Amino acid sequence: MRLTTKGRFAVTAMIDLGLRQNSGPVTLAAISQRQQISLSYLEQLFGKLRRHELVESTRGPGGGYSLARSPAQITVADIILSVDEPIDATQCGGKENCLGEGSRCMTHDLWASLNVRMVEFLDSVSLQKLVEDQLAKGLQ
Amino acid sequence: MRLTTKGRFAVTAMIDLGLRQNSGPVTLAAISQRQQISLSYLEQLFGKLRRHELVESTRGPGGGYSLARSPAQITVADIILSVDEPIDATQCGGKENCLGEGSRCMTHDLWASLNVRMVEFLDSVSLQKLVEDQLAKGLQ
DNA sequence: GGATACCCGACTAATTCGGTCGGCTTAAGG
DNA sequence: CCTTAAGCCGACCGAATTAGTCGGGTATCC
Repeated sequence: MRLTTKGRFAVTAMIDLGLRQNSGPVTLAAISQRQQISLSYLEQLFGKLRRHELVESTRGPGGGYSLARSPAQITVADIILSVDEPIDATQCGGKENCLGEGSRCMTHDLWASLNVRMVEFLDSVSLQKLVEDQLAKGLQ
Repeated sequence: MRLTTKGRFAVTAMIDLGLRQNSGPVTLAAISQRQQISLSYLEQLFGKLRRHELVESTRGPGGGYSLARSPAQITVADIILSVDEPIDATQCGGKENCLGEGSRCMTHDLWASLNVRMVEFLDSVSLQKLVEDQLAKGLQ
């Protein structure tokens, strides 16, 4: 799992969406203005989020995006995995037996297990919690 | 905190070092061969690790690198923070009151706290543990 | 003094990031 | 039906980062 600003922009936009989901679809233009993210970049990100079924789109006037499921069931890991490219830090490109004789290279299991723990952690933070935190601070 | 292959290469190299620390300094050339990381790239990474005082160098024949302290007192967070560039995902470049009126932009506190939790997690994994895991697997 | 190994800066190709642009398709509303 | 608001899509772009190369240093051992 890679961690860059790209995933963070996506999380920021999803929080913005979560804060306004009760009042119908939210346009990317509005998110763009509030969060200072370029509209075209948002389009790219939401294309991925939609294909990963985290959001749903409504076309035409009055349209926009809404969450595809309850914010309690969307996690930071879901969002980041949707938009960030995966990385491969093994020597071998993920092939088995990359060092021959039935054993895998050192980094193989190491990164697999670190990855699991990272995802577990980011999976423990729901969009709902982030939205509630923002509401508690009075920032929108 | 950014998470890319760069940090992973550094962790891999540090494990290699940890596995061999009892038999004197380890040369980058040896790590390069075993872990399939280019020598020049390792030099860059170890330059940073040395400046962050995670490793010590011995010049001349028979020289190489050794850990600057016990592997139990070196964490994955130490290593990654040494080599990876920091990222700033706020709208404002970290300035206070970026939205005026005494309040900070939405992403400010969000990423600060997520960062803290990420670092806490990576700080809970010591080099010693990773080295022991590798020894247990019989891979070196 | 030669060999070994760290040290350092400049340079480079490939990739990703963040964004622009132009054009399209869908759908609401007059 | 036509305009307009919105999502959709692909091509393209500059900047930054990654990963690596190269060419030289400098310290130290034998």
